[in-house]
Amino acid sequence: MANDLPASPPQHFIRQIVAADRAAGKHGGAVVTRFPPEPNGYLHLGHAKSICLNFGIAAENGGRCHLRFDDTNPAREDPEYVQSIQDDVRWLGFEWDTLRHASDYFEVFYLGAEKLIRMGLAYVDDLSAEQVREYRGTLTRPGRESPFRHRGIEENLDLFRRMRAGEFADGSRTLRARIDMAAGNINLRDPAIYRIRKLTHQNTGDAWPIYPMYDYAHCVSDAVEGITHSLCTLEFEDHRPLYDWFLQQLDLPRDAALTAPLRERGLWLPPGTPQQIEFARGNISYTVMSKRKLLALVQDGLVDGWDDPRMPTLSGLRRRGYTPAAIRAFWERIGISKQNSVIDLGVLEACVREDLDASAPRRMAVLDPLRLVITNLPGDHTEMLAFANHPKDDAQGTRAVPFSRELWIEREDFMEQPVKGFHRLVPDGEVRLRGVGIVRCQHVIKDAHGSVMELHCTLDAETRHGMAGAERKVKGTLHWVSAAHAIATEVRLYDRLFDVPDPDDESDGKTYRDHLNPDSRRVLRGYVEPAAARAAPADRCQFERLGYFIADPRDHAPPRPVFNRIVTLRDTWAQRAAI
RNA sequence: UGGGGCGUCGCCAAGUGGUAAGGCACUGGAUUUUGAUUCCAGCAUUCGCAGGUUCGAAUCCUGCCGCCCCAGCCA
Repeated sequence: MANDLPASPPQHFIRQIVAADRAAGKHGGAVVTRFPPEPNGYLHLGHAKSICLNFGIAAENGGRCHLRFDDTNPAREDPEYVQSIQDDVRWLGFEWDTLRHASDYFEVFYLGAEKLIRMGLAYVDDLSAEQVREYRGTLTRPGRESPFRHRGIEENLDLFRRMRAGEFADGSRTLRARIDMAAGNINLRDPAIYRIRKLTHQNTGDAWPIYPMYDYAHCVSDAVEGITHSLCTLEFEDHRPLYDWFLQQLDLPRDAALTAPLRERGLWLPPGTPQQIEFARGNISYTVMSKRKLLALVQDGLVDGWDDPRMPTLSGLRRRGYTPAAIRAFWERIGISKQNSVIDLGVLEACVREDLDASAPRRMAVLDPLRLVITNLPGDHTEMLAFANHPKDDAQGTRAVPFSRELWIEREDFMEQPVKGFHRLVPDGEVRLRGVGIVRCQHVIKDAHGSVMELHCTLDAETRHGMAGAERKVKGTLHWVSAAHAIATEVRLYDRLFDVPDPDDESDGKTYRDHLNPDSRRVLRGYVEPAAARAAPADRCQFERLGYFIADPRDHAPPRPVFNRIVTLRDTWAQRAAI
């Protein structure tokens, strides 16, 4: 179980409620939460917020957290998602105490529905979907009662049993709660409890022709698992009266008959009286988070699948190289509130940089090579230099970096006509080569078109790394790779998928599709030092002065290296230049 | 003309009647063989607005204003 909380984590309102409940001895002091995804898509950063919250609250309070698949709509669910969700939750660093499916409780839901019918609180309605919509009224006008609202209990029971037996066509009838067609809260205008859908279910196969609705299934599932705090997002706020209504009518803790099916299957837990608490989702700038839009990006080939490194899905972030710890730290930093918000992507980036700065070994790579020849070195000069793997962590040891007369340096590290403030290599200027010494640019070699082809430099022997002269100050330090030893590499530079902070905003008549960033992925060929090429797939490192990278988990192989850029280094110089 | 929420620095977010935490971003400056990291300093006389209660209000009351969610047999 991941546990990397600050010494005194911020006391957001949910932590406060839980603390107060424990202090008051509510639920016997127990804390049980659940993460209840519907298996109809891949998990994304928004889910991660809920996962961190639910598993975190349980862990902090010595409680339990269940993983529950909310699989009540076979039309949209798929086992592929059931597997990916488990993988992603574990990757994020959490382990559930109990794994359940809402479909494990289908028998309980059914028994509960019959109970509601017997209590005169539910009825079978023959109205069509369209008629139901008409009868429901509008936001400002009350609804009308269905002509079937006052059927007798026996007739309702008979009809409902025949619904279950599969006697009726899809959509021909529903079971509805009898509450209040004039309620200001539309969720209380006789909401549907069951609908007929003759579909094969990913978990129960063809056992059921009827499936329960969310409002009914969710609260009952929570109660049956002994959930104490049912955390969900803001849009469910006005469903809470319904959540409470069903549980009060069913009274699961005192009606053993309802949970009898679970005893038989060994799934029984002491039923409880859960409390629903709502918090705001967390949106992030320059991305979209709705399942619908993510699915569209995948299906329409706008990205390379759910795990495309530009996707905000957990599988995408994993392939991009983000660490689970960074994602956990991110949500902890953001906190929990009831305010709709769009979080600056920079906060997430700061979290990975923080994690990777401390842990990632340093390597050198050149992405846009320019040849630099050290003319005062013999043509066959080759030596191995010892480089620390990490500037602040000696435990990471050292590596050997080959050095020779001809090197690759970054093309942008040389300017023939330097702009003010540029302190890298210029004609007749000096610069330090990382771990080598100070070189002076003596000649700039150009081709017929005037393009710079290579630089001829001299190395000041007194300034070699380790010598007293190395103390000398020069304005810049460049990274490099020995041309003779460089390993050609594919490098994928990723950037934000959208070029506007809020792609969901359609007030200008454009949609998220109009704002895809054409430069969200740039693939180029570069060179890395031998130690970098030896990385195992999914190994992360920092390419000095460039950013943090990960050897692509799928495509990288030492003979044919492939690196993904996770995030750039903070770059105050580039920022200034951009202004 | 319905119901439910939310408004504290550019972005998040503490604060729960005693005189505005923190993070990201930003701006200075120190250290630095990564223009990175680290370090130090600065960054809301003011809490959507207007009244009121109080010795004292971001916190309590009243009235406005703004934003979000709800009319699936989706979750």
